[in-house]
Amino acid sequence: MKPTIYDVAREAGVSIATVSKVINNTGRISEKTKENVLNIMKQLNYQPSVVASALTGKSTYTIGLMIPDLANPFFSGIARSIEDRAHVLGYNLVICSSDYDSAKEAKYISLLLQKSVDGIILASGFENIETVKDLIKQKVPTAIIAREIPSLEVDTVAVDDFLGGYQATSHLLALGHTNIAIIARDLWSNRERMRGYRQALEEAGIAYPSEVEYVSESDVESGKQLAEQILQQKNRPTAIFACNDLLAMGAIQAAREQALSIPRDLSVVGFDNTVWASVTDPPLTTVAQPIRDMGTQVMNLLMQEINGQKRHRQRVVLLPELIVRDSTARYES
Amino acid sequence: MKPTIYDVAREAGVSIATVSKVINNTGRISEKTKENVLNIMKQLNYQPSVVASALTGKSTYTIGLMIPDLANPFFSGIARSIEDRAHVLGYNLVICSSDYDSAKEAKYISLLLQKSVDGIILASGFENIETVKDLIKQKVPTAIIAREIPSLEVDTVAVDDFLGGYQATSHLLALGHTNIAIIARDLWSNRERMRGYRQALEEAGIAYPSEVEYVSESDVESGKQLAEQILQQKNRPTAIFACNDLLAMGAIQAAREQALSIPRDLSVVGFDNTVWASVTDPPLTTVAQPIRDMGTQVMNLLMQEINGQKRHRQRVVLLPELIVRDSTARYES
DNA sequence: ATGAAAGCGCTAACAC
DNA sequence: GTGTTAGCGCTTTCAT
Repeated sequence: MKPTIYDVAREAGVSIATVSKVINNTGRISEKTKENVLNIMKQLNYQPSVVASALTGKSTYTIGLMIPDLANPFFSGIARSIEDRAHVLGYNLVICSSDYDSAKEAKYISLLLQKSVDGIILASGFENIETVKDLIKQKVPTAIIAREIPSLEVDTVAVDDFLGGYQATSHLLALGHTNIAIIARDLWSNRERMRGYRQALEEAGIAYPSEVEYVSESDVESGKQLAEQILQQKNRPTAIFACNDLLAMGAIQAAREQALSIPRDLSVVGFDNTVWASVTDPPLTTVAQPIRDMGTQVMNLLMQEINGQKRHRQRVVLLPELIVRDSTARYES
Repeated sequence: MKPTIYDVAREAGVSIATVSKVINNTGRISEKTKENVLNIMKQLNYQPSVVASALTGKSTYTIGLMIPDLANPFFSGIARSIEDRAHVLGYNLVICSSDYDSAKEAKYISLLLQKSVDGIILASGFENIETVKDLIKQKVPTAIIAREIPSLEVDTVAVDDFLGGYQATSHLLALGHTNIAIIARDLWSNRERMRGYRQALEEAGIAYPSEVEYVSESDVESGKQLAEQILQQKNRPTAIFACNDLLAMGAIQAAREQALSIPRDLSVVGFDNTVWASVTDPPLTTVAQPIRDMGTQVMNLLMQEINGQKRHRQRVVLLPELIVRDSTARYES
């Protein structure tokens, strides 16, 4: 059996209260007994039970992270950066992949709550806001990353998606493209990116379709399929703005299969700047999100929330940056 | 305050024992009271505390997963597949990235233990076996994935790395290559892959270097650097076997920068068959690991371990499969 | 400086 | 069928 606080108390010839005090470095104990207890603890290889201590009202030192899909490189990057920051603060992460499924989101949240996590970071889509509202109302320390929820009073770290969409489109426009398609999944952040896209087109005096076809998954395959379709239209676009790098890669694949050369026949810009953007051929022009910075900042905000610091909540909006690589080029008519 | 079992007992006009029984569906309670209690629970939005229940000897329903790096697509794939299986079994995952650092490995294990996880899955390098030995000795339910530890009696799911290395090299050999370099980080699994590589070369009667230079990180950049070096040797190899897809991509980048065409001037084969292998240009010939299957199987093994089923432990060895794409071609002298 | 004891929310005998 | 009660391992007053 694992040793308990009683075991070390007995061995050390003191009370459990004393042991508890040396564990937590609270109260006043003589150097002598302290040292003695410490020794016994080592000797017994004693590890205090977080479960028991949590029951007495202390923290569990674990925080829940809800993301759409751990296997998506953007989100695994986010998860990793949060994990790192959490680790230095003494916290562990329990990770839940929601697949943008509201039912899963709700179920996972409920599980996390039963486990008394100290806080929750939301990076999932949450088309259904109710679950989030509930969290806030229950005063569960919560922070949101990579998504803004304008109507909610909650700490948020996100990139300016509107600006990102605007940057990507402006870049294409500046290269002389006028027929620019967009590929996106119907998500909040993408709707923002699309607003930026439209804004840029409008400023350039270019008409844009009032309705666009969305993709049903944010992966390479879906991007490829939609791109295939788009590239077969009579009035084939000369550039595609894909709302994430995966979709962009799908577009590149589709182009390649139709023997279109990138960027000569088709320019493609992505979003996220995952590690992979630099590794495709051609290297992908994309809008960078400062992933590490975002992770660190949400975790910091969540900490303040957990520590119950009296303060105003905030929305941190980081600015995206267009990274120009070789998948975009001047349009030669 | 969150409602406790006492609150629902009071509201329902029964004892906490009764409530506990309906929660766990144990003992005998009349349909009537059961229904009543259930109603009250719903009404109060009561969620039993896993922490408290864990303290009384039950499970925490969380399992620890230690991997080298969540941001590495192979491992995030592994993590996702384990998460999925865990979820259907009612478990959550707390994920720890070790960066192949023994100190971190030990520290994380200790943390997980303090949190009373029900079991631990190890996917980390663990060059230092002691930590793992300790786990086994302490009878912590443990399972290992993507790595074999021949000397330990522990459930394991892994791919036959030796065979994988052999397959990759044989493929190159069959294409007429005789000067084949290898790029790897010095890890157990890679040493196996290298054994396969050497075996294949030996069978073909080709001398191989007794010492190879290892790479210090398993990422694109490191692969690129080593490849640059290799490609500048007087006796430049015509093929490179990289021990994972990231390194392979680095090699491709290095070749590209030296204006070598792939596969015309240089053949490259990777390992893992991460999603990205199909997306590079040219698409990467690589050795596939059945990621989803591996995840499901470790989780199943761990479950048996957790349930204390009396049985023999096992080592599941899955066979890798060479996926031929366009990064390899016949050597034209 | 140290210890006794109450209590955290729940489970599991054991009574009734 | 339902309730009483003794823990689970720890923290925290409050005495001493």
